[in-house]
Amino acid sequence: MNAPVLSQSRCADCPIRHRAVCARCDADELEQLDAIKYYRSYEAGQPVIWSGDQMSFVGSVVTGIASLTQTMEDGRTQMVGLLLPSDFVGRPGREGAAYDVVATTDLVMCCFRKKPFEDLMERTPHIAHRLLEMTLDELDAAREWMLVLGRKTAREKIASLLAIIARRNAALTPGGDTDTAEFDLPLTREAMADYLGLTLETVSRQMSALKRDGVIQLAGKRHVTVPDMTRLLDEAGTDSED
Amino acid sequence: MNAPVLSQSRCADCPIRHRAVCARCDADELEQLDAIKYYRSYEAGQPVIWSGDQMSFVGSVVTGIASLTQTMEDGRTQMVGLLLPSDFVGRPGREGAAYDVVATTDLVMCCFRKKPFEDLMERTPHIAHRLLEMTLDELDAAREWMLVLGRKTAREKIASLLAIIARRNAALTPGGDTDTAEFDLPLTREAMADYLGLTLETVSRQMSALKRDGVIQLAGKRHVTVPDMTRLLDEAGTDSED
DNA sequence: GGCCTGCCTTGACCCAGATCAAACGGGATC
DNA sequence: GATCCCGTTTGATCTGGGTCAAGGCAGGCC
Repeated sequence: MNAPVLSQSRCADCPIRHRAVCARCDADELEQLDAIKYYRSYEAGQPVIWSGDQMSFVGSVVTGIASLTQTMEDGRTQMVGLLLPSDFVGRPGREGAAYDVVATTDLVMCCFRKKPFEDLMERTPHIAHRLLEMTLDELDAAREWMLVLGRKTAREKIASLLAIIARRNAALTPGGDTDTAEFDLPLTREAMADYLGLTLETVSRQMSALKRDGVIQLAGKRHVTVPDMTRLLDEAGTDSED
Repeated sequence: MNAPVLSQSRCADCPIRHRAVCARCDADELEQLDAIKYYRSYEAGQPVIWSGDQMSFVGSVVTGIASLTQTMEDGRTQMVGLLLPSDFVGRPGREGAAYDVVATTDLVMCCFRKKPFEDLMERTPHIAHRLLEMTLDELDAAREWMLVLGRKTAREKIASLLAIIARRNAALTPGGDTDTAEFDLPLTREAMADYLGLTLETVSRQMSALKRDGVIQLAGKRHVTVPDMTRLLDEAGTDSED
């Protein structure tokens, strides 16, 4: 195992490097990634990719939030993934996109054109491995979410979502308190409903209920304080084994 | 791209080779895979792996059906995946299992001990790429299923499940009729319910309803005939784009 | 044969969450 | 300040699917 070197090359300066594709690359590989890297930005609400379209690039979220959405003919929609900063989008070796990607907030992405990226992946086992790892993580997350969608009550669903957002936020500020959490909800009630397989009215009602019961505090409609994370996780209904 | 050769080495005789890890390997690589390959069998109902356990192997289903299941403390369970012949299980580069794997019918698996497999993967880009592809496919399937769980009605859920099983069966007999289908359900009503996020009573009622409405015919409790696949897909409620 | 056991079906009733409808509130624009 | 707009809250009512309960049916065992 040749130790990976995270040098001060330009790619290493990429704000998303902490979890990114290049996490294990050496200076030379970073240089090559850097050569095909570019940034894109989107406004809140803009589509990034439509399901079925050719995807000409892969990339990671730098700032903002994107969502993966599936839609039925009659308009029913289900969000199937939430892309937070450092999350990867794209299917190297795959043709079309399998779902819509939409910018939920203003969004900046760090992209690689697909063909050169695939070529580079061909030559660089690190990257293929890192990608496999990330995809396995996403698969785990998707399957955990299937339990939420299939078996949890509305209240448990809301608590599960809040817990996930709180955890992701906590990961960004290492060393912070983990018994407590405070963050701005990046989603409208409708987006939360689409993620949870509920209606926006039910989301609103359950948010009110959690507030009334002291599980969360709300400042305005979006700013959430969790006085006791254990309590929240309890409300979310845990898996039998972790 | 050096053309892969599928030789008559022993690994090539593995009954699962058609979609397996080794699909693109050359004779030498097949030889190496063969050296670390072995078979395991399980009886219907037996656990293959418990969530959280160390997984000492990866492998593919040869015959039979296994299911991936997640369980909550209070016993609510959600099936998060169905493993049919040629499907791959395992998380190279990952420690514990993230969910229970249970043999739903009698089951034979073709396994590789994990460490040697990972070493081989390290040296063999084909395998890493193939694995990435398979994982991306599984991720797509999982996300499609999230739409089923989150937004479809009980009747649509049942139709979706029947459609999936019919499609997988059709794939095994190429050249067959695709307007019609006939197969044995490999799942009990309870297992179907766990997969669909329903109760077994609802599954039973909706099966009866689909039968009454002529969408399917039932011989015994398990043998299903679909006289018109288009009709079934219609009942399943299609995605807006495909 | 009779009995058990496991799986499935059907009926009666109930409730969580959907649906329909109205009103609130805060920011932007004039 | 008045108006509009959009996201949100809240209330009233409806309903799909859950829950509880009672058989039905087929295969295995005595």
